[in-house]
Amino acid sequence: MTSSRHPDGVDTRIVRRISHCDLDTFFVAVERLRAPALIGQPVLVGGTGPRSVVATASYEARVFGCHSAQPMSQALRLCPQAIVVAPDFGRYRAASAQFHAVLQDCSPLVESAGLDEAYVDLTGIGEGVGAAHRVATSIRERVRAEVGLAVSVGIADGRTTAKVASDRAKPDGLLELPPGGDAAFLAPLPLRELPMVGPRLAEQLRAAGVRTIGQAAALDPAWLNARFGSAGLQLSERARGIDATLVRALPRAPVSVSREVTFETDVTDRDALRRVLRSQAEQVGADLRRAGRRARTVTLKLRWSDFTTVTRSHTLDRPAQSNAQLAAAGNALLDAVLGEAGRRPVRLIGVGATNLVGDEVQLRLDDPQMGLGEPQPREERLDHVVDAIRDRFGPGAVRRGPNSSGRGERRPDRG
DNA sequence: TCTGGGGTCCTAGGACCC
DNA sequence: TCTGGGGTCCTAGGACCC
Repeated sequence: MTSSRHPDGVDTRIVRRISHCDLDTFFVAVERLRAPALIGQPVLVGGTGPRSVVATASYEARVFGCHSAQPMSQALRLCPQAIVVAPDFGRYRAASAQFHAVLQDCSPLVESAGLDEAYVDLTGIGEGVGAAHRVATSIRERVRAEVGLAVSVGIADGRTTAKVASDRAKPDGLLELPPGGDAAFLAPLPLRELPMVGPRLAEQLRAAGVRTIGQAAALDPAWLNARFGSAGLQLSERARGIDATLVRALPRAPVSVSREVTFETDVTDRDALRRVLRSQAEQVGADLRRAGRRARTVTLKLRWSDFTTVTRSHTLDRPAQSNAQLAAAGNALLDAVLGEAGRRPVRLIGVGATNLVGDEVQLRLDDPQMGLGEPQPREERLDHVVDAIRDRFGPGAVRRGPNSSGRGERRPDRG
């Protein structure tokens, strides 16, 4: 152990024990709680439409080559006897909340990394050697008993290695590396197992003869930097088991909010695209208002039938939050793109809000909508009223009237 | 029956300002 | 008149993750 001080004030003489807790085949496991007949069967959770993909494949299905992000059609060719289950995100969110509650009961330093995984800093927890291992075992037992799910846990000096270790511990396992043992553990593993090494980076490094994490660790950091920029430097450190990233318990404000949909068949009708975009803008707006954020930039995303994707963004004079402003910005971008592209078939349309800022009221004396005694423009107050009604009575409780630009359509993107 | 949806982060070029 | 930095903002695209 060195005795240096971390820039954030962490005393590195203390042995860091970072755990990564990862629920096994999460969506499938939740479906099996609902329907025990699925236990032992090849199960594919995912959509059933012609363009849907596999969200989670059970181990029984993985034997046949099925995996996440695979087109469902392909998965079913590989494993025709698989049982396909449509995802139920309400159920997954509920199970995820229970899972996170158990973790938070075991340690104050929990950082969620998605519905089904989290980092828990076990540094200094309990007394003596083996304390981290005991807490992790307790987490696994409690998640099993109270949520009914198997969670695999990796424990290491740093987050990256802990995550690789939890992967290696699957299914339903616990793997703790010895302090100082991260680099030696990683060295023989395929490069692709290191988080941050995706298909592109793996291919480029493979072309340079690099196949294992250890081989990447042996490369000259200056060469990696010259070749891949900051990603190269980060790769160099992580491959050598160096990762001082802290586990942060406080959730961060969202950086962006978006909605997108892939059509079952490509769409050329401009009005149909507008209606979908309007609905998406309303959902993005509702998310922003719920999060107390405003968007400075609105982005339109289109994917053509040949799968090429374009984005167009516009930064507003003032941060926006209302359905009407978001939809207007999105529509203007759509008109501009379709003006160039004509009737090119559209496979996907989406709208995003980025460049988010807090939604504290910004007084502008030259704003005609911002008179005294009316801190919010009328359209924004209406949005909030509709949000509140939908929160209480469900998304179908309010429909846009015939005078609004929504023209009475409700959820037109659901097909 | 090719290729989902929601994110984060990074890069690179051009505009614009000093 | 020509030449040349740096810094920031905006935009478009892409890699990667769950």
